[in-house]
Amino acid sequence: MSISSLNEQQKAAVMYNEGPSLVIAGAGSGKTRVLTYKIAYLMEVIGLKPYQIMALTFTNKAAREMKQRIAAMVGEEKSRHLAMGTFHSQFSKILRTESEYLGLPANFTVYDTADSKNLIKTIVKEMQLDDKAYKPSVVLSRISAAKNKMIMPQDYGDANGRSADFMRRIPKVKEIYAEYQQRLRQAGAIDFDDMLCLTNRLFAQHPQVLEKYQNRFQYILVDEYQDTNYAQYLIIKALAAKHRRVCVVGDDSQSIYAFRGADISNILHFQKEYAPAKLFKLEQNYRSTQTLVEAANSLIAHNRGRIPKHVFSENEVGDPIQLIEAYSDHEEASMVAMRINRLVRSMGATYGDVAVLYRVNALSRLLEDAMRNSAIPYVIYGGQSFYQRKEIKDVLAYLRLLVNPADEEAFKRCINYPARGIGETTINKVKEVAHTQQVSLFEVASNPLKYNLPVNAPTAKRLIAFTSSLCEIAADMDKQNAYDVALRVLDMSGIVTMLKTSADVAAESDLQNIDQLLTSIKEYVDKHLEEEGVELGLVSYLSEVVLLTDADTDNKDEANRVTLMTVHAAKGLEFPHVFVVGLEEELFPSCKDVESADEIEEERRLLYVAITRAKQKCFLSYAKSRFRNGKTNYGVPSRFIREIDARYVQSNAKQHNSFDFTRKDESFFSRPTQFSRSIPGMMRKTEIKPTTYAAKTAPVSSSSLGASSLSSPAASNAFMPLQQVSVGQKVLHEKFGIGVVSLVEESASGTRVKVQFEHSGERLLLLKFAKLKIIG
DNA sequence: GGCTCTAAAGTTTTT
DNA sequence: CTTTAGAGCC
Repeated sequence: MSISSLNEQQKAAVMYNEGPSLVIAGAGSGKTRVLTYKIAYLMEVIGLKPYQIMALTFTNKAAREMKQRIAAMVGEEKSRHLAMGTFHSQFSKILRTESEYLGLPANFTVYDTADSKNLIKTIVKEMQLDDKAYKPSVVLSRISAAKNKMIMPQDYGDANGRSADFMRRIPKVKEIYAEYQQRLRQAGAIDFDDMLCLTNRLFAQHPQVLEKYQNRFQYILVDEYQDTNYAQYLIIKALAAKHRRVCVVGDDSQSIYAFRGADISNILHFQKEYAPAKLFKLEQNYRSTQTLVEAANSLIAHNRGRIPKHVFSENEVGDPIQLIEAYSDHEEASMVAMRINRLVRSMGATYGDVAVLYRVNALSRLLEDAMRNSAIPYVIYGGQSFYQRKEIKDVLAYLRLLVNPADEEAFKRCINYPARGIGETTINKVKEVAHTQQVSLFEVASNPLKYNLPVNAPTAKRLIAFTSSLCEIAADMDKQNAYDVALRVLDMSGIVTMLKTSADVAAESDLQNIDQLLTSIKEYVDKHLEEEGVELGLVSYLSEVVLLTDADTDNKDEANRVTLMTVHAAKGLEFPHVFVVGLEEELFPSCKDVESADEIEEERRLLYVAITRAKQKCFLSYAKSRFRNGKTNYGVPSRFIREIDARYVQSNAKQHNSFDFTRKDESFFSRPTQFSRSIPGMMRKTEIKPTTYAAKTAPVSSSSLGASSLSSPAASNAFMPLQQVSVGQKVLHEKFGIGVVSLVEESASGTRVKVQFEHSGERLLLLKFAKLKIIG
């Protein structure tokens, strides 16, 4: 490692190891460089072993990248043993090791947000509360907020948030919270927030365990410290209490996660908490042009209570921020597409150099359409994670149930799907018996007679059939790796058989996604076999998979595509050219409570983050009208636009009307608003909507959504819904190929046809969905 | 018990 | 507009 490539402040931050230190790192100031060099320095110069260093990040991606960079400096072998990862991944490992201290089973399940919401929904129903008022998402966020502040159900009182519940007319949150914890425990499960809460409880109640980890982790580094919540703050405090070798890195100006409990005062008060802590400020921005840095500074200057610093750049002066004003959201999207093409065609940029950032995922659709219309390759990050898709969760539920039969949410999901003649009535009976007898649903379902379950013989038989075949697989799953078990249980579940015979058009993509899941399990097993020579079982796999998000799915071919993502997702990344769209009041800033200075400040930081992603050019755009929630809204430009020093902004408003008509890099239809501009009232009618039905059913491979939509033949005219068919006709299906119609029948949902395909077997299809073409 | 249709509601942001 | 949740029907 060549420490000489660092600047003075960076070097000082790397080499200071006398005690606690705080590194305030402005945007683009080489924060990750300092962290990676510091970790390498601790190993190479100070002589710490890799496993003695704990380095915590917020995303798996950040951890992985940092690990790679360290590996490049000190070698793969050393970097592998670092305790590096997200808070959640690191502490869930510790919880698994120490589960007995907390009365948790070692194979505990982790409920994801959807499971938590389902459980809350069940509880609300059982308590006979108004489910209109007690919305699962609202209740969960209240509970989550409490947990982030380490408030247990019994402490959940007026002083810490309960009065807000009364105000919102949901006074029973405390009771729901208590029951929720109870039920998690019964199911042998914990939720995301528990990973941090329980770690704290573990350390607080078992000093000898805490001491073990204090001794193990001789140095603790925390990235993005401005985004830590109280629970995380406490964990660090406990672990570092003994040796106080702790280094936190962050930027108060980039704190954008207050909504999920991040407490900016953690970083603001660090020096006081860990006095005497050494402060390092990284103020030189190596990423962006001077103009962009100054523009961002002028914006963030409107926030109060910041840690004083002056971020500067010695890069070229660069171009001003370009402000793009659009008449409508459609026009905004096509203008962005046009600008991207201009950058690529005449400014020497590549598509991969460009990112389009937005405040909410909902804005991605129009942009996606615009990219497609202009033949711009793109990748979308975010939205629904692969692991949250229904078909994936269904399969994972079977795996979870194998590992932990007490898992109630998994049980309910599995027994319901695929349909096996066990419905709500039966499940309710099972539930009731299980709760009065204090045993798991699975236990009751496996022994309906023993528990006097009031069901008829066929139902009891079905219950036993289901549970016993799972038990069979469970019996020897310890001898098998995760992939082999997954194959067996998938076969047993009947999911694949069901999907293969399904008439639903979505079935095909479900199958492909399940296939992709299996591949990823196999890759996971193989990777560990290669690195550690161990065959990994289901327990390890499941404990990691809950923590994965879309951003963690490897992108093999991110080659030269425009990136579309939310500003939040863009944190930590950089691009030569950045577009930020939708800069309108109520969208960006988007807070419901525009009076709240704190919320506005967070939004302002968010835009600060967005602008500082750009290295060379930054574009801000807004639309005067936007179609949202089924109707057109007329918005006002974001206040943030005015807050940026006008010296650094250039507006397009003038050139807009005068020329641009002759531009050749644009098709007629991709800028319909050019016409509506002169006839505003006609706008909606003159718009030509692109055909978009291909994207919906395409299998999700997060890396190639755009490509699969592009290459799909669905958009061509070859497969239009047929009006009528008759038995014996030869037809062509876009996916299944050639086949012969063997049956035509009318059903409630339309005409249904059975087709014997040459290669895909017999299929039942709905005429209005299957894009069949008669060929003989 | 399972499927289909109709009605209402929804948009921050993520581990 | 889109998606999801509940109610009725088979």
